[in-house]
Amino acid sequence: MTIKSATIYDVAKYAKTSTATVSRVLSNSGYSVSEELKQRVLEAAKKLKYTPNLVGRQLKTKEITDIAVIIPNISNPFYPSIVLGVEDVAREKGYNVLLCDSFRNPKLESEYLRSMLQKQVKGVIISSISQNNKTLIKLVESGLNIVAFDQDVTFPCNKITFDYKKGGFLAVEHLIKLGHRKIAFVGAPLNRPSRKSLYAGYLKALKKYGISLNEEFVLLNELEKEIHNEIYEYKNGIELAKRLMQLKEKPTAIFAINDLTAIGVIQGLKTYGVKVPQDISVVGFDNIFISEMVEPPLTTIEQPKYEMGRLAANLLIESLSNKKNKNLEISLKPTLIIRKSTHEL
Amino acid sequence: MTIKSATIYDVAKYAKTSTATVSRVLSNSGYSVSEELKQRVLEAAKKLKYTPNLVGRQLKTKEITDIAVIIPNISNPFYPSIVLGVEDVAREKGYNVLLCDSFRNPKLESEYLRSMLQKQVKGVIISSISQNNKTLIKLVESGLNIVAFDQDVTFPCNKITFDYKKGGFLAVEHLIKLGHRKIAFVGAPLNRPSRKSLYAGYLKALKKYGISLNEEFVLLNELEKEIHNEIYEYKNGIELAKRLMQLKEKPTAIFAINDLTAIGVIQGLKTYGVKVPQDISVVGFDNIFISEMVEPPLTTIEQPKYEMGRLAANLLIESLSNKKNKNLEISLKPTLIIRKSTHEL
DNA sequence: GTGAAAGCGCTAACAC
DNA sequence: GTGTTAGCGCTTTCAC
Repeated sequence: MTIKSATIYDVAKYAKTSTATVSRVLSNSGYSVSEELKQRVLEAAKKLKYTPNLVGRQLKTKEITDIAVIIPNISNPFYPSIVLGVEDVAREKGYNVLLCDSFRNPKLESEYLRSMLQKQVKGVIISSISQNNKTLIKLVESGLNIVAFDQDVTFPCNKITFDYKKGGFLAVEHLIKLGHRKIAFVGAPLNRPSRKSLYAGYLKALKKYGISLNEEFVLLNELEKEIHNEIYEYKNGIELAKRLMQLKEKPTAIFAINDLTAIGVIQGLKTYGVKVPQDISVVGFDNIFISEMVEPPLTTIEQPKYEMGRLAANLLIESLSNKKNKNLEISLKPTLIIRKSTHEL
Repeated sequence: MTIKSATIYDVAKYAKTSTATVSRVLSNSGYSVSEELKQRVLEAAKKLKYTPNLVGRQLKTKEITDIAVIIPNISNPFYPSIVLGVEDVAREKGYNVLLCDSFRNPKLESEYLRSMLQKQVKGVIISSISQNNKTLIKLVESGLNIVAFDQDVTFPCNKITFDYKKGGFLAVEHLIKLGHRKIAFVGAPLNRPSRKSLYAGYLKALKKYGISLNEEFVLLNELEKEIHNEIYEYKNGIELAKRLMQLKEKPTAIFAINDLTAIGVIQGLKTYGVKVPQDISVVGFDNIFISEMVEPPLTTIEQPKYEMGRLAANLLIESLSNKKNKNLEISLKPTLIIRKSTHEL
């Protein structure tokens, strides 16, 4: 690195042979080289501390085995679970993954996208928080292979979708069946597809059970953008609990947009001496591992995160070689996990 | 990607000019090109959906702005905090970071190391879980720039170290001052420098306060390797609690090697009806954000994670241009965070 | 201000 | 079995 490193040419000179031969043995191409020469080359390479330069190789062969995954926030344990799945599959199939954290910043997301393309990655797996998908659309049009997950996207492509609406419905229905009718929906601005669907599910459940919407019970903090903080969702939840407590008429149950928010809400509620689930029931969303660690353990909606990661990676990698499976959509279903944060009214 | 994309050569042809000119305008080199030609080139590039090929560029210029960070387990929130710091600095200074998760597998770590080197990264920030640092030493010898953090390393290089021993001491001293004398040390095999130091701190505190070591109170699960699981440390903690409860003589306090383990221990204890901190006090290590979410909130030792990430990135980037600051070691100090999981005996 | 051409490190025809 | 050489996409002298 510092000292300019030996090239294949140096090795060839040292071993008194040609670069072709060196390349043949060093890239173990299976090409037949006499044992003696082979040894000489190997020795020379060792002697000169030769390290192959992938850049040269890639320029020549176009054999790039990188894929990128772009996520909005690695600090929410939801995403590491996804990444785990992606990496496992990638490794099995001989791909490397470049992980990009967009920090919920559409501009950064676009930059990453472009930069990955320039790096010649074979494809990208993305949870896009861009509202219009402009960059994404442009890049896909010019041939970029992608699979969208987590956040749905406004154009046809490979997708791993999750039935957020049903998830929201399940969560709220669970509360309703417990006897609750004053149910708050709590989270962040509905500026992502997943959140909109969650809200739609909330509405649907209300409607089905003949409960009219109380707008006061829909609390969406605007803070989001201001916080460059790993646990902003948690902080947001605490804040939201505060606002809930200021309502004249208080809900008896709360559906939070994700687990981290739900945990924050519970924490915030504690400050006011409100007990969960005795006084108020809370259900979260995602089933991150933390949700079973907190007190009370969180009732929530499971997303098969690791599996989603695996599916996404498989879908992407398959679509690379197999042009016909284009614009596939794989949809996953939510399950309700009942723990201790919800209670009969 | 799919359709072979336009090269600078195509653009030149389309704009009826030379590749040199195209390069000049497209890489905004500041090189003077007539306005008219410039426009033609820009148009051609747009028309042909030209995307620069970084591989070609890099091969020529050697201007690579990638750095790698290698960590053992992205699912432990400790590491995302570090990565956050690294990425912030990297972005400020125009570097990209390639994140590698070694999954606590020395072999994978070596592979990543080699692969990053071949990718020509400018340097790597690493928490190495290799016992002998063999690969690392070899690569550093042949010129790789690194900064080691989290886990100390057996040879001189840039380091961000943390005073684990003092951290362990502080944790145990806190327990002793609360009146505890039967204090367990609980975690995973002492096969990493950080853990050894933690244990040394435990021993030191015991000694200072005239408490003799009870070997039965040192519980190190061997499970680690078997589990390819995001929350293995938590599971490990639960398991460890079980083993503790089987002891004839039980400790009154527990020092766990990290927060996730501590949280697992508390969880495991609950199963036996043991209350923390009334029956047993527990202190963790790291101060990950989860530790304030659990019940009881965890008493723990703070590591300035985000700052460590920033420092590591700064140290690395500086050492790239400034050859004289070689083998710098920056040491950070622990602080005790007292919450609710510890209690007077 | 513009273009021809060399060359970064590597691989793969192609010749011998 | 081995070597020569062209060329991947790009930048950058060096002429003009």
